[in-house]
Amino acid sequence: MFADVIVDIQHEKLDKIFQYRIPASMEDRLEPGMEVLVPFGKGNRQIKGYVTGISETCDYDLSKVKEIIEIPERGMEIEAKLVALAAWMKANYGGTMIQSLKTVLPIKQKENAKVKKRLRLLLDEETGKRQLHYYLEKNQKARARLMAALLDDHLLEYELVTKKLNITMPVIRALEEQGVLAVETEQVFRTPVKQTEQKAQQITYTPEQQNVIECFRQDYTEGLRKTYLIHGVTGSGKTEVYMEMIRTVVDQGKQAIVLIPEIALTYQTVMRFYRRFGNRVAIMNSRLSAGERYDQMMRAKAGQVDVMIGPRSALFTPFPDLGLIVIDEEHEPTYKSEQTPRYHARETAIRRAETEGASVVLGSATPSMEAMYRAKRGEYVLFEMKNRSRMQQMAEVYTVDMREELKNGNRSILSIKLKELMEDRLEKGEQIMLFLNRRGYSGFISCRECGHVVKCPHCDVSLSVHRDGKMRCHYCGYEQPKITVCPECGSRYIGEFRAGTQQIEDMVRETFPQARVLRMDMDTTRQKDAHEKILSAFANEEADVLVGTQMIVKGHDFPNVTLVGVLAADMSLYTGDYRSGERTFQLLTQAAGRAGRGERPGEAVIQTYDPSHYAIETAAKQDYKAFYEEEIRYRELMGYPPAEQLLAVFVSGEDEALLEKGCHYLREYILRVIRHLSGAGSIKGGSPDVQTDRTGAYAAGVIGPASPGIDKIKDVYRRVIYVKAERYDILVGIKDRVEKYIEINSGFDRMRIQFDFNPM
DNA sequence: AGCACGCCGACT
DNA sequence: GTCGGCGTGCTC
Repeated sequence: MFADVIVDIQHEKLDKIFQYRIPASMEDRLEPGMEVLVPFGKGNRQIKGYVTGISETCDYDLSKVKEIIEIPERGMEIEAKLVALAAWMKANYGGTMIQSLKTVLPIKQKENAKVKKRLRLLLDEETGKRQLHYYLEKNQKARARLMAALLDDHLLEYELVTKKLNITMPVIRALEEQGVLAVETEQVFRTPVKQTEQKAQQITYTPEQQNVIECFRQDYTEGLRKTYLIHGVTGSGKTEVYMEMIRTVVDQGKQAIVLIPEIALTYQTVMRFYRRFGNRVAIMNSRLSAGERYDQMMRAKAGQVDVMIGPRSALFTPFPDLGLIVIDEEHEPTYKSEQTPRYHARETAIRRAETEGASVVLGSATPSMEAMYRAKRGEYVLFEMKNRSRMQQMAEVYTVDMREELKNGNRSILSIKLKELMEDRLEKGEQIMLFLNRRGYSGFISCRECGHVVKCPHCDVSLSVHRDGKMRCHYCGYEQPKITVCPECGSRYIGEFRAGTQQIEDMVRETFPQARVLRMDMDTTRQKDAHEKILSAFANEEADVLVGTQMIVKGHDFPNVTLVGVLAADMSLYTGDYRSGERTFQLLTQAAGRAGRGERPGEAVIQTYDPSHYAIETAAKQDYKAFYEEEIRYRELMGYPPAEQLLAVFVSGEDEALLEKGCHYLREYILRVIRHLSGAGSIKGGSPDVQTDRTGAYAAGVIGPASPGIDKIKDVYRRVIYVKAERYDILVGIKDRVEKYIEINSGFDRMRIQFDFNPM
């Protein structure tokens, strides 16, 4: 028997699997995920490794295969669990075991090593120069090079020395032995946690909150571990409920992980947790360096903290005795990883909780279709919180049909109704948020004569016009000066589609000269902390109007905001993917929820060209149930998730013709696999792409190859093939086969193939 | 990352 | 010829 082992070193060249012979004495004990001690390299030095698989055969030169030394007894508990989770992720989401392990294990990053390792000169200037001459005399070039650099600067970064000066390890070691320099490894164990007083505060809960807390507590103390879904309207006090649940778990000596979308991980939220749990809380965010993140993980492992708060990646905190995973704003697409393995934090959290005996709590004002579907089928326990905790009323929502506005001669971006209400608020000194349901684009340029649209030469997207007179590509950063003549037909009639946040800002300033306007979008938040600065300026009432894209509707409470305007509600409806209705509903509901969080009641205006679309209609009524019923019917009818399962196979490569050919072969192969899975391969019904089994039950279908929306990014062409099936495991089976197929056929070497289950 | 191997100039 | 520095390539 042989074991596949990944060696515990963080180096590119070792990023592969090594096979070892399993001694007979270990055969019945060894399992994937276990940590092992193995001999490695010429000197057979002993190093740590993780078993990723066990097989009967060995595809490496048998005479070179070594034996596993031993299975270390202690200190592997948590890592073993995480490695097992990685194995599950690899199996369910595709990619390599190494990619999965990297996302799961807290590995010291290169960045970390860079900060840590330094070279210090131990000699004084005089002897240093003598030493340099000595090296030059003896023609020891590398040593002289290093010596000269050290004389220049007595303290050098290790990375700089090896990369720029081209000095290798043996040279450094030789000088170290000669007493010329010292290698310093700096141990920085920083905790970016500010000490705060833990206050025992009396909180009175609403009956709804009380009910959820009690049900959870009862289950938990009885030893029941479940997945709960809290559907609570904005302002219903979900965070207090989470904290009470965490308390229950922590009081039993267990730990909790709280996942929050990065964008909602604001100072306000974090402080609430600190006030409640003091310095037993650790925070992860993208602003921490790799080293700091690693330290946070180590603190968690060492038992110094009970609660870890952070984005998706915090899910892999190595807590020794995990009791609870909370996923706030469960519907957010950031919970789906963009890199392989393209795991979903919700599914992965549930898997981790299952194996470690923990509970999972999902919370959202607009639960994802997936979560609600499962809850309705009894897989999750569903809680509803319909009232705002401080008895504020829900905002009043008006829908404005922009076609009517146009008919009545109003050609402005702002409707009459919105203008009136804005005027009123500005008079009263209350705040307004204007939300453009469209990503950071500021209009593209097209020719009025021939319709030519100026596109990026490297990507299949139109260039956007910016105020500085340049045209920029949002995908690769390419820029060129604004054109005045159509490059196709030479016409001077060049039109600019103005519908960006910038234009709205200008427009508001024009209409209401007295108003102080702030804008928040991709352009204004490019710098670090710009995001926080704009929001806190608005919170301090330094502005009357905040104009922005999706990012303004998340997180932050602004008590003085009593009016929210959604300017192009249907923009996100026609993006062509099956989730567009869901996304639109979520955005509109969240936007409306921003109004009236303080004492005064709020109002919201939704401007749309399609007021009768169910996503807009139900959002205006703030009726989640109605939306869900309508949407699930559509998904069932079309066979989209969550009713059925979908696998996207992304294929990309620089050679378009080769890509086309590769896609064709892949499609044919997938169809063959499905035919095989379906049994004899009887094709019934109209479409030859849909395979049925002997009983006539439908197994799986193939769509494509199709365009993934953008056909080219940075000169790399892209295609996508969709596979639909009733059951998830069928798709996993197909993925496994395709992975093998592309590995065997070298024709796919020049293409990149990625799997994405139930893509977002 | 660490280790050995082999190339190449320097020196007995 | 041999010695030692230094880059390169491999590690199951």
